[in-house]
Amino acid sequence: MNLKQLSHMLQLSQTTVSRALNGYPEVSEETRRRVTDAAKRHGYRPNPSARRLATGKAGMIGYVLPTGASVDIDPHFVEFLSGLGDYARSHELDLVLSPADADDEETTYRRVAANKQVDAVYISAPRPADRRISLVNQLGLPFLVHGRAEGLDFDYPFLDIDNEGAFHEAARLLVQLGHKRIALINGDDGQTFAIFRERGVRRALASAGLALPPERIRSVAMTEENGYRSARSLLEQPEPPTAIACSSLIMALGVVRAVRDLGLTIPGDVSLVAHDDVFPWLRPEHFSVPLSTTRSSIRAAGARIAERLVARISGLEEGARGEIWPVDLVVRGSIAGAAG
Amino acid sequence: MNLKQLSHMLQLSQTTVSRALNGYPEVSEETRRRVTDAAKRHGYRPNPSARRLATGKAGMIGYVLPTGASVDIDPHFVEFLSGLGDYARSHELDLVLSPADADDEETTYRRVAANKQVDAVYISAPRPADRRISLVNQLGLPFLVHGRAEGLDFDYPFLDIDNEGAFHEAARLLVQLGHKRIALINGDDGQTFAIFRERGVRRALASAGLALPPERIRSVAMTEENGYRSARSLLEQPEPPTAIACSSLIMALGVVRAVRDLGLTIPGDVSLVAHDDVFPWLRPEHFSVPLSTTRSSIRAAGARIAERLVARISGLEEGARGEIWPVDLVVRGSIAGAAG
DNA sequence: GCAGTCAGCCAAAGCGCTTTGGGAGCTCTA
DNA sequence: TAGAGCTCCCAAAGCGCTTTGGCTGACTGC
Repeated sequence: MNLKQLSHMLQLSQTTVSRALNGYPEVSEETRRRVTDAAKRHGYRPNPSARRLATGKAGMIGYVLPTGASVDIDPHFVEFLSGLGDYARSHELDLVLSPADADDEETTYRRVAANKQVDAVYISAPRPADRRISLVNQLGLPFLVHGRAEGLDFDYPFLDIDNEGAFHEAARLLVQLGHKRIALINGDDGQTFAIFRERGVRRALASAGLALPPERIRSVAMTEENGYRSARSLLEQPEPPTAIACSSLIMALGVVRAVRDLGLTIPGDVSLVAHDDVFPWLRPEHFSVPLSTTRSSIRAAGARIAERLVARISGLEEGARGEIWPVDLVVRGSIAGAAG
Repeated sequence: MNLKQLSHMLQLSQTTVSRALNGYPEVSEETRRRVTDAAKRHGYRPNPSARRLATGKAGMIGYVLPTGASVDIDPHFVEFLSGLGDYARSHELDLVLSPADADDEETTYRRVAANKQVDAVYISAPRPADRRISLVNQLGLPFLVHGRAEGLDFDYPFLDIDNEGAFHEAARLLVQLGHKRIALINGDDGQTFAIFRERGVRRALASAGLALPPERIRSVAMTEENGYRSARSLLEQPEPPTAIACSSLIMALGVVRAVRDLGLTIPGDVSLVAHDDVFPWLRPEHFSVPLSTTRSSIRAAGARIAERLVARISGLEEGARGEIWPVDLVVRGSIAGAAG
């Protein structure tokens, strides 16, 4: 059933039927009702390809997915996707993943924009002066950044969590508990989230006259093994930290293993706090010693991003609105006062 | 730059230019060269929306993503996606994720098919008589199943790993090591992979005159906590198992925690083997006791599925070819001979 | 030398929508 | 009663491709 058939059946022109269905005012209410009724009865659904060709609107949102033999997709992605999908579903909006060479995402962004494949894209895991943001901005492709860049000479819409605030709070608590040597096992410091987290810890320590020297910082890809190695190398120093802040639950698994391997205990010898993006399959409260966390649901972020993307597409949201979510600090058994 | 402009510039008809670009024979080689040169020089790229409307081909592959507030996406998905994306990229093929109500995927499949949004779909995590497979088959939408159904009255193309063989091998080894009471912590037994795994274990035990009674089987969603709970309840039985086969690395984390909590050791009191889909961020060799595994890269499966999907779309692959990959058994420190 | 073949090109008709630019019929004002 | 101003509707022109159905001119075979 296409528009031609439907309009013929209703003895109306395609114009009128189209307008009736799309809510234009120049059609009487009675006609509109007749049309919508018939459309529903016959299960008419406009052909998206045709509509897209005519309007240029795709009815899809996009994401450029960096791939490559040595590129790993962040496991947080599924949770983000759960949220995004859950919202998108209610709007019959599909998500297009465009795989890109991780070393040359630009080509893919250009293709996506030129083809008008999608109405908007979101960008995740931004770096300080992320070129993708400048690029999509310049291409005129509507977008939303999940996270923040830094030092860009224009404003842009984003959704981020308060990484600095979260780690500031966590570190401040550790300081209050008497810890003097606090270490940070961070994610890749090319990414802004890691920079903000370090800044948060540093600021908290500074307020207490404490330092965060390079030898107490690790900046690594967030795997269990890197958590282990980092913790081990930190704890085997002559003056080991008495507390560790860690950027992910997965790395925290490795930290716990390292602490145990060294014959130490949490929180007796080392206090541990980690950031939790909320995985359904790995919960901080179920660690052998329940883990204190800074918590923010990445799933909720996905849903919110979908919501804002929809708003931008339909013109309800404009401009460069930045949104920063506060982060909960959840204290559990893994932190205690510093010994001595 | 569109076809009209390009053909005008070349003093040729749109027909000829189109044919030249698409490799049709009724255009001279010299003309073809002129055309392709000019196209490249001016960066001409056919508008996919227009092409799609004209041909009905979308140039995309699809996946219906079940979503919902209480629905969790399998964390293996990102790895699968890495493989799929890596291959798809080389063919400039995009992936469309269509979020669906987890309780009613059918509507979404119908929409996807009716809209001709994608040229083919893949279906993952199939159940024995999975209705999605019958549905897409009947809708005439090209597809490929990752995994297998069972008891369907028609053949269909799929890619699966030899789950039964893998767990048969693993269990057989445990039996050979003298284990009499072997338990299985499985995934959701509504899914065929879990059924096959149970079958594999059962068959291995049966050959040795051993049984796999219901009280030594757990069938749960694959989270760390469920691994913990299952292991605990198994090991607290009057006659606890001396060996456990486990369907995922994430659950194995919980098993290890439970064993430790009970004051037991691996492999002294309990041997443990788990299935490893190969995550970059959690490796069995880095468990506190290196974990024996049945290993099969889900990433490789993703790449292969993309490859076959492409082949099916272009007509190179036809029929209901099933492909079953063998699984490696990797023995590490977590298994030992049964005590006594 | 003439019908038949074939390579190489083209005009035009789709694909199924949206949107522009009217145009008929009616009411209302002066 | 003429003209303006509505309200509703329509025909037709896109959107940018692919594909059908020729058409032309050169070449073959007898």
